[in-house]
Amino acid sequence: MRAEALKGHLDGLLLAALEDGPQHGYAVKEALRDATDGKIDLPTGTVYPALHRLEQAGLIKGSWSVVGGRRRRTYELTEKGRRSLAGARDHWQEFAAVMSAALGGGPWPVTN
Amino acid sequence: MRAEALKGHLDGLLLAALEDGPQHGYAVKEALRDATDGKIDLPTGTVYPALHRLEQAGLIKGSWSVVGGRRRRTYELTEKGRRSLAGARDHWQEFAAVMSAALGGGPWPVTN
DNA sequence: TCGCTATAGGTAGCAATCCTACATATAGGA
DNA sequence: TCCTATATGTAGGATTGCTACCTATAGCGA
Repeated sequence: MRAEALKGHLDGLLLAALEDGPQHGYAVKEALRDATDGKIDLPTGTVYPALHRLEQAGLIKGSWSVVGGRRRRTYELTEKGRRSLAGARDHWQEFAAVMSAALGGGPWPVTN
Repeated sequence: MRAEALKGHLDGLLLAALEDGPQHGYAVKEALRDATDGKIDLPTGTVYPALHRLEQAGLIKGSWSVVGGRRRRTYELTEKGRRSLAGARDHWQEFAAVMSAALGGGPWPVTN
Protein backbone atom coordinates (compact mmCIF):
# COMPACT_ATOMS: atom_id res chain seq x y z
CA MET A 1 0.00 0.00 0.00
CA ARG A 2 1.55 3.23 -1.14
CA ALA A 3 2.09 5.61 1.74
CA GLU A 4 0.79 8.78 0.13
CA ALA A 5 -2.47 7.09 -0.80
CA LEU A 6 -3.69 7.36 2.76
CA LYS A 7 -3.17 11.10 3.02
CA GLY A 8 -6.35 12.82 4.01
CA HIS A 9 -8.20 9.56 4.65
CA LEU A 10 -6.61 8.50 7.91
CA ASP A 11 -8.89 10.40 10.27
CA GLY A 12 -11.97 8.58 9.04
CA LEU A 13 -10.30 5.22 9.54
CA LEU A 14 -9.33 6.05 13.10
CA LEU A 15 -12.83 7.28 13.90
CA ALA A 16 -14.31 4.13 12.39
CA ALA A 17 -12.05 1.99 14.57
CA LEU A 18 -13.48 3.75 17.63
CA GLU A 19 -17.08 3.46 16.55
CA ASP A 20 -17.80 0.16 18.30
CA GLY A 21 -16.51 1.36 21.65
CA PRO A 22 -13.55 3.05 23.33
CA GLN A 23 -10.07 1.83 22.48
CA HIS A 24 -6.55 2.83 23.29
CA GLY A 25 -4.12 3.84 20.55
CA TYR A 26 -2.25 0.59 20.24
CA ALA A 27 -5.54 -1.31 19.96
CA VAL A 28 -6.71 1.04 17.23
CA LYS A 29 -3.54 0.35 15.30
CA GLU A 30 -4.10 -3.41 15.63
CA ALA A 31 -7.80 -3.21 14.81
CA LEU A 32 -6.99 -1.39 11.59
CA ARG A 33 -4.32 -3.89 10.70
CA ASP A 34 -6.60 -6.84 11.36
CA ALA A 35 -9.54 -5.32 9.48
CA THR A 36 -7.43 -4.86 6.38
CA ASP A 37 -5.45 -8.09 6.20
CA GLY A 38 -2.36 -6.24 7.32
CA LYS A 39 -2.52 -3.83 4.41
CA ILE A 40 -2.90 -0.84 6.68
CA ASP A 41 -0.25 -1.32 9.33
CA LEU A 42 0.36 2.16 10.65
CA PRO A 43 3.59 3.06 12.39
CA THR A 44 3.13 4.44 15.88
CA GLY A 45 4.58 7.72 14.69
CA THR A 46 1.47 8.03 12.56
CA VAL A 47 -1.16 6.76 14.98
CA TYR A 48 -0.38 8.76 18.09
CA PRO A 49 0.01 12.19 16.51
CA ALA A 50 -3.17 11.56 14.52
CA LEU A 51 -5.10 10.69 17.68
CA HIS A 52 -3.77 13.82 19.34
CA ARG A 53 -4.98 15.79 16.35
CA LEU A 54 -8.44 14.25 16.56
CA GLU A 55 -8.63 14.96 20.27
CA GLN A 56 -7.50 18.53 19.69
CA ALA A 57 -10.28 18.85 17.14
CA GLY A 58 -12.81 17.55 19.65
CA LEU A 59 -13.67 14.45 17.63
CA ILE A 60 -12.48 12.02 20.29
CA LYS A 61 -11.99 12.27 24.04
CA GLY A 62 -9.15 10.55 25.86
CA SER A 63 -8.64 9.47 29.44
CA TRP A 64 -5.68 7.88 31.22
CA SER A 65 -5.80 4.59 33.04
CA VAL A 66 -3.38 1.91 34.15
CA VAL A 67 -3.86 -1.68 33.00
CA GLY A 68 -1.36 -4.40 33.91
CA GLY A 69 1.19 -1.86 35.09
CA ARG A 70 1.10 0.00 31.78
CA ARG A 71 -0.47 3.38 31.37
CA ARG A 72 -3.07 3.63 28.70
CA ARG A 73 -4.88 6.47 27.04
CA THR A 74 -8.33 5.32 26.08
CA TYR A 75 -10.21 7.26 23.46
CA GLU A 76 -13.88 7.40 22.67
CA LEU A 77 -15.87 9.19 20.01
CA THR A 78 -17.57 12.45 20.90
CA GLU A 79 -20.87 13.45 19.33
CA LYS A 80 -18.91 15.69 17.01
CA GLY A 81 -16.69 12.75 16.16
CA ARG A 82 -19.71 10.62 15.27
CA ARG A 83 -20.97 13.29 12.92
CA SER A 84 -17.51 13.64 11.45
CA LEU A 85 -17.36 9.89 10.84
CA ALA A 86 -20.68 9.99 9.01
CA GLY A 87 -19.34 12.87 6.94
CA ALA A 88 -16.13 11.00 6.23
CA ARG A 89 -18.13 8.06 4.92
CA ASP A 90 -20.15 10.31 2.64
CA HIS A 91 -17.04 12.05 1.42
CA TRP A 92 -15.38 8.74 0.77
CA GLN A 93 -18.32 7.54 -1.31
CA GLU A 94 -18.24 10.65 -3.41
CA PHE A 95 -14.49 10.66 -3.74
CA ALA A 96 -14.40 6.99 -4.73
CA ALA A 97 -17.09 7.49 -7.34
CA VAL A 98 -15.35 10.52 -8.80
CA MET A 99 -11.95 8.85 -8.79
CA SER A 100 -13.31 5.77 -10.51
CA ALA A 101 -15.02 7.89 -13.13
CA ALA A 102 -11.91 9.94 -13.85
CA LEU A 103 -9.45 7.07 -13.61
CA GLY A 104 -11.47 5.03 -16.05
CA GLY A 105 -11.14 1.32 -16.68
CA GLY A 106 -14.76 0.66 -15.76
CA PRO A 107 -16.79 2.10 -12.89
CA TRP A 108 -16.44 -0.60 -10.26
CA PRO A 109 -14.47 -3.53 -11.65
CA VAL A 110 -13.65 -4.90 -8.20
CA THR A 111 -11.37 -7.60 -9.51
CA ASN A 112 -10.17 -8.70 -6.09
CA MET B 1 -14.50 17.65 -2.53
CA ARG B 2 -12.05 17.91 0.29
CA ALA B 3 -8.66 19.09 -0.90
CA GLU B 4 -6.45 16.63 0.97
CA ALA B 5 -8.44 13.68 -0.34
CA LEU B 6 -6.68 13.90 -3.67
CA LYS B 7 -3.17 13.68 -2.26
CA GLY B 8 -1.29 10.81 -3.76
CA HIS B 9 -3.99 10.11 -6.35
CA LEU B 10 -3.46 13.02 -8.70
CA ASP B 11 -0.79 11.48 -10.89
CA GLY B 12 -3.04 8.62 -11.92
CA LEU B 13 -5.79 11.04 -12.89
CA LEU B 14 -3.47 13.10 -15.05
CA LEU B 15 -2.11 10.01 -16.75
CA ALA B 16 -5.65 8.77 -17.38
CA ALA B 17 -6.56 12.08 -18.99
CA LEU B 18 -3.70 11.60 -21.43
CA GLU B 19 -4.53 8.01 -22.23
CA ASP B 20 -6.76 8.72 -25.23
CA GLY B 21 -4.19 10.91 -26.94
CA PRO B 22 -1.85 13.86 -26.38
CA GLN B 23 -3.20 16.91 -24.64
CA HIS B 24 -1.85 20.19 -23.38
CA GLY B 25 -2.05 21.10 -19.71
CA TYR B 26 -5.06 23.34 -19.87
CA ALA B 27 -6.99 20.71 -21.80
CA VAL B 28 -6.09 18.09 -19.19
CA LYS B 29 -7.48 20.35 -16.49
CA GLU B 30 -10.72 20.78 -18.44
CA ALA B 31 -11.02 17.12 -19.33
CA LEU B 32 -10.77 16.20 -15.66
CA ARG B 33 -13.32 18.82 -14.72
CA ASP B 34 -15.77 17.64 -17.38
CA ALA B 35 -15.28 13.97 -16.57
CA THR B 36 -16.18 14.57 -12.93
CA ASP B 37 -19.10 16.98 -13.17
CA GLY B 38 -16.86 19.80 -12.02
CA LYS B 39 -16.01 18.02 -8.78
CA ILE B 40 -12.31 17.88 -9.66
CA ASP B 41 -11.51 21.39 -10.85
CA LEU B 42 -7.80 21.69 -10.32
CA PRO B 43 -6.12 25.08 -9.98
CA THR B 44 -3.37 25.70 -12.50
CA GLY B 45 -0.89 25.85 -9.65
CA THR B 46 -1.62 22.17 -9.16
CA VAL B 47 -1.80 21.01 -12.77
CA TYR B 48 1.38 22.48 -14.20
CA PRO B 49 3.79 21.51 -11.43
CA ALA B 50 2.27 18.03 -11.44
CA LEU B 51 2.80 17.66 -15.18
CA HIS B 52 6.39 18.82 -14.73
CA ARG B 53 6.81 16.17 -12.09
CA LEU B 54 5.43 13.48 -14.36
CA GLU B 55 7.67 14.58 -17.19
CA GLN B 56 10.66 14.63 -14.86
CA ALA B 57 9.78 11.08 -13.88
CA GLY B 58 9.63 10.03 -17.53
CA LEU B 59 5.93 9.14 -17.44
CA ILE B 60 4.95 11.75 -20.02
CA LYS B 61 6.81 13.59 -22.76
CA GLY B 62 6.13 17.21 -23.66
CA SER B 63 6.74 19.27 -26.77
CA TRP B 64 6.18 22.94 -27.55
CA SER B 65 4.00 24.23 -30.34
CA VAL B 66 2.12 27.41 -31.20
CA VAL B 67 -1.62 27.32 -31.83
CA GLY B 68 -3.62 30.48 -32.50
CA GLY B 69 -0.78 32.69 -31.39
CA ARG B 70 -0.51 30.96 -28.03
CA ARG B 71 2.32 28.67 -27.13
CA ARG B 72 1.31 25.23 -25.98
CA ARG B 73 3.07 22.38 -24.33
CA THR B 74 1.53 19.12 -25.49
CA TYR B 75 2.11 16.03 -23.42
CA GLU B 76 1.77 12.40 -24.33
CA LEU B 77 2.17 9.20 -22.33
CA THR B 78 5.43 7.31 -22.55
CA GLU B 79 5.57 3.55 -22.34
CA LYS B 80 6.63 3.94 -18.74
CA GLY B 81 3.67 6.23 -18.21
CA ARG B 82 1.31 3.63 -19.60
CA ARG B 83 2.65 1.03 -17.21
CA SER B 84 2.40 3.52 -14.36
CA LEU B 85 -1.23 4.20 -15.23
CA ALA B 86 -2.02 0.51 -15.15
CA GLY B 87 -0.30 0.30 -11.78
CA ALA B 88 -2.21 3.32 -10.52
CA ARG B 89 -5.49 1.63 -11.45
CA ASP B 90 -4.51 -1.54 -9.63
CA HIS B 91 -3.40 0.42 -6.58
CA TRP B 92 -6.63 2.39 -6.61
CA GLN B 93 -8.68 -0.80 -6.68
CA GLU B 94 -6.80 -2.21 -3.75
CA PHE B 95 -6.86 1.04 -1.83
CA ALA B 96 -10.59 1.52 -2.41
CA ALA B 97 -11.34 -2.01 -1.27
CA VAL B 98 -9.21 -1.66 1.85
CA MET B 99 -10.64 1.74 2.68
CA SER B 100 -14.19 0.53 2.31
CA ALA B 101 -13.47 -2.47 4.49
CA ALA B 102 -11.89 -0.39 7.23
CA LEU B 103 -14.29 2.52 7.03
CA GLY B 104 -17.25 0.20 7.37
CA GLY B 105 -20.85 1.06 6.61
CA GLY B 106 -21.18 -1.72 4.05
CA PRO B 107 -18.70 -2.78 1.39
CA TRP B 108 -19.99 -0.83 -1.65
CA PRO B 109 -23.16 1.04 -0.72
CA VAL B 110 -22.85 3.43 -3.66
CA THR B 111 -25.79 5.53 -2.57
CA ASN B 112 -25.31 8.16 -5.24
C1' DT C 1 -10.08 52.30 -27.34
C1' DC C 2 -10.63 50.16 -22.87
C1' DG C 3 -11.63 46.58 -19.98
C1' DC C 4 -12.93 41.98 -19.15
C1' DT C 5 -12.88 37.06 -19.87
C1' DA C 6 -11.09 32.81 -21.62
C1' DT C 7 -7.14 30.50 -22.92
C1' DA C 8 -2.31 29.04 -21.89
C1' DG C 9 1.77 28.76 -19.29
C1' DG C 10 4.44 29.48 -15.13
C1' DT C 11 6.71 30.13 -10.03
C1' DA C 12 7.33 30.94 -4.84
C1' DG C 13 6.08 29.79 -0.64
C1' DC C 14 2.71 27.82 2.62
C1' DA C 15 0.12 24.27 5.13
C1' DA C 16 -1.02 19.75 5.93
C1' DT C 17 0.02 15.10 6.50
C1' DC C 18 2.29 10.77 7.07
C1' DC C 19 6.70 8.57 7.79
C1' DT C 20 11.39 7.51 9.74
C1' DA C 21 14.00 7.28 13.60
C1' DC C 22 14.46 7.56 18.08
C1' DA C 23 13.23 7.57 23.18
C1' DT C 24 10.82 5.79 27.33
C1' DA C 25 8.76 2.14 30.18
C1' DT C 26 6.57 -2.39 31.83
C1' DA C 27 5.53 -7.48 31.49
C1' DG C 28 6.83 -11.89 30.35
C1' DG C 29 9.25 -15.63 28.11
C1' DA C 30 13.80 -17.82 26.52
C1' DT D 1 19.93 -11.29 31.18
C1' DC D 2 18.15 -10.34 26.80
C1' DC D 3 14.61 -10.01 23.68
C1' DT D 4 9.92 -9.30 22.29
C1' DA D 5 5.37 -7.49 22.78
C1' DT D 6 2.80 -3.94 24.67
C1' DA D 7 2.13 1.06 25.13
C1' DT D 8 3.05 5.97 24.47
C1' DG D 9 5.46 9.70 22.72
C1' DT D 10 8.45 13.47 19.97
C1' DA D 11 11.59 15.66 16.36
C1' DG D 12 12.48 16.34 11.91
C1' DG D 13 12.03 15.22 7.00
C1' DA D 14 9.74 14.46 2.51
C1' DT D 15 5.98 14.92 -0.35
C1' DT D 16 2.20 17.10 -2.11
C1' DG D 17 -1.47 20.08 -3.41
C1' DC D 18 -3.00 24.82 -2.80
C1' DT D 19 -2.96 29.97 -2.61
C1' DA D 20 -1.44 33.87 -4.64
C1' DC D 21 0.77 35.88 -7.89
C1' DC D 22 2.87 36.82 -12.70
C1' DT D 23 3.09 36.89 -18.03
C1' DA D 24 0.86 36.80 -22.53
C1' DT D 25 -2.57 36.44 -26.53
C1' DA D 26 -7.36 36.38 -28.61
C1' DG D 27 -11.77 38.05 -28.73
C1' DC D 28 -15.88 40.27 -27.23
C1' DG D 29 -18.75 44.14 -25.51
C1' DA D 30 -19.15 48.88 -24.01
